[in-house]
Amino acid sequence: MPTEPLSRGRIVATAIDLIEREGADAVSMRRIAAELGVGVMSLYNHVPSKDALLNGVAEAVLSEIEFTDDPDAHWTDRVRMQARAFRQIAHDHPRSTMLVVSRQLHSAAGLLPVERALATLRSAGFVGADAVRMLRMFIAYIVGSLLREVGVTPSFAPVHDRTVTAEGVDPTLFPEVSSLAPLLDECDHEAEFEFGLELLIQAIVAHAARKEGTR
Amino acid sequence: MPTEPLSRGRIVATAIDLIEREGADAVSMRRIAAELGVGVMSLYNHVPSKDALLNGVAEAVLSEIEFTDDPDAHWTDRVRMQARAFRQIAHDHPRSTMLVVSRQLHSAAGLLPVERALATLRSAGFVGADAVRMLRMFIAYIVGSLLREVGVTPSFAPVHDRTVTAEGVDPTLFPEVSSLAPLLDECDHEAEFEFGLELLIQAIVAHAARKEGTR
DNA sequence: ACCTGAACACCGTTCAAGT
DNA sequence: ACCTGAACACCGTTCAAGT
Repeated sequence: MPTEPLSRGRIVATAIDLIEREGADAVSMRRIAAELGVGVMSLYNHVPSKDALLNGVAEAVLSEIEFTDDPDAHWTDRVRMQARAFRQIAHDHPRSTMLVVSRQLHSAAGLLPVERALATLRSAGFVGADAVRMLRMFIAYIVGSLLREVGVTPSFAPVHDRTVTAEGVDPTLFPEVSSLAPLLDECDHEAEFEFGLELLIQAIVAHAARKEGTR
Repeated sequence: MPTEPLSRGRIVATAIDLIEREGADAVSMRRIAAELGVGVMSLYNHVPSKDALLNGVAEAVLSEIEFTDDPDAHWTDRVRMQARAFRQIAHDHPRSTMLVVSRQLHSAAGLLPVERALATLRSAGFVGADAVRMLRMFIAYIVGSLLREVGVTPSFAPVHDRTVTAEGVDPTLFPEVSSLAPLLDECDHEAEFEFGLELLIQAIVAHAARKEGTR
């Protein structure tokens, strides 16, 4: 069977596959080329550099988000849906998530979620600097949540170390951490995400009401 | 003059210096050794691997945080102070920040901020799973904020691209992003951080009051 | 105990040569 | 236009040899 022609898309897809299978550290131009059965240098006919390839990976993952926006729904529901759609990345591409949130994207793939969020915030009455502030707060929370979910941000599970022994954390040095160890150890990512999301939305509703009151 | 003896501390300090001067990509065992005027392999007498060295960097940066906690202050003020102390990392070690938030630390350096935060939350009446939830929400927001501040998370500044031209974003494709471009372009990191922090604290106060009311 | 150079198995990318 | 191997300047780490 004749192999499909090499293309940027095939290269990016192979990279994503490799990252999800073996982690971001496993990605190398040589490795991807081997995976595709071509010489390393063939890749450079379709991608200018490894850096550009990784941007392509981030864009591809971002493009896969399914934003099913209902313009008739209440704005709080639309925000909820968008936040959840974004969180889906951590589920669909856990080991690529870090790449997605850590790369500055200026293409359509990166701008579309922002465009949607700003439109939703406008429908809620937030315009200009207010809308941008709200957006940034949501992004910060979502990005931080995703990083915890994919395991790059501390979750404080006890491991074998000087301070963290097999029996757990030293209770005289860290009484709180020690007593809450079982709770810190486990994490229902969806529940935690939803909790913060609700709190944030409630806070924004209250904030808007406050401004309305002082007008 | 006789050179100081090589030590884990000196190696870590050199690594931090190098990261802040030239970025995380510039860090290599060979480069650090050269900086210290020793052979590469000498490093391995004090540090088991590059990975361990980077953990050392994260711990050292984290240890430099100045937590000036006042147990008599109102818990909201204590939370504010702790959040700001953490944000100080982005100011003191911008190019090491990613390393700090992306490494799972189980040593005293990583546990201390958690211990303090949990103690403060307890004084506010949050115990058990509630305290852990609050803590996680704050961490998510702070981590996300720091990543934006050090420039790894999208800030959506217009650059030259297919969708983002020199004149700005295509207004027909991205009307919101386009009209808010000047606001998206600039960011007062302190103001943005404080805004979200206040909103979060207000949300928690309201949340607690709501629970109190239904008791 | 600490240092070290040589060596091994890798990297990304340039270049000149092929078709 | 697309592919490629050789080459260059790098990596982290193992190992055996030194003091």
